[in-house]
Amino acid sequence: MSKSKVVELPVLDADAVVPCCPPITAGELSPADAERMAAMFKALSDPVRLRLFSKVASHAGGEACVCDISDVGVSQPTVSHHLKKLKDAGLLTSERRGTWVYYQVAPSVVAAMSAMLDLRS
Amino acid sequence: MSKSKVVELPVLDADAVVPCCPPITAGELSPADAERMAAMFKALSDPVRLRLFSKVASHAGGEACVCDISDVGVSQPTVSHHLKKLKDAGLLTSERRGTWVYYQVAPSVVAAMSAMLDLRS
DNA sequence: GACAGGCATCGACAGATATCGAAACAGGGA
DNA sequence: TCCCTGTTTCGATATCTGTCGATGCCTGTC
Repeated sequence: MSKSKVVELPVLDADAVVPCCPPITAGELSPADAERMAAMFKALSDPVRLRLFSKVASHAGGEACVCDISDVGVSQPTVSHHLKKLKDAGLLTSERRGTWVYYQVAPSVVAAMSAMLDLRS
Repeated sequence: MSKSKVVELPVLDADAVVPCCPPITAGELSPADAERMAAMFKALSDPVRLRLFSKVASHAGGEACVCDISDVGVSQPTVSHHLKKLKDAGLLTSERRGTWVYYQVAPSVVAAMSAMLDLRS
């Protein structure tokens, strides 16, 4: 949004880990940093995604099989679509083990978002 | 999105302060909580809004006049539009003082978002 | 090698969103 | 009171997003 630069989700490739962004009180964000952080927040800006994310995060071991979390009231393709978005944003990683695909949270990325919103300064 | 309940931004009226949401690792979010939190994240999911927010947050005293922060590359009505969204989401509050309107961050709401993403548990 | 189950991708559609210019509104000063 | 400046609201439009059914791909099993 905003500029409609066609960047899809320019965030993090796989797990290039977050050089990103001091607490938001520390100074104004550069446009580039804002773009990256906004993409992460956008990933969590949908109720369905937030529930999927919380299901993974709260699951034993910090990871969950798609089959364990896909009961959120939307169709299977939609679940897959949302998981992909979370993955593209760098918030989740995935791994296939035999028949099933497991998603796990990317702790460093989530921690970066949390730290950015930390108003202590 | 997702359910298209026409709720605009059902978040927080003025400053009814966040009864919301334990760390995301603590268990899966209820649909209602997910809806509320998603609305807050959505407010920060736009680069322009994120920059406006960071400008306010990093400004001396945690507040800033619209005239001080409106240089983000979009038209002035658009700035106003985005500030309104941040305000509706409960992340900012505003106050008119004579000619100018000052926006300030709502610390408790931001802290709640940060806490929710805190993976320590 | 054929089949079944789990998951991802594709194509299409309805509803939501960002953005802008123009116009309305509010305060302050002459 | 009138005008000027700063800010918000309104109406129109192009774009994006969430959702679904159908389909394709990969794995394990028979």
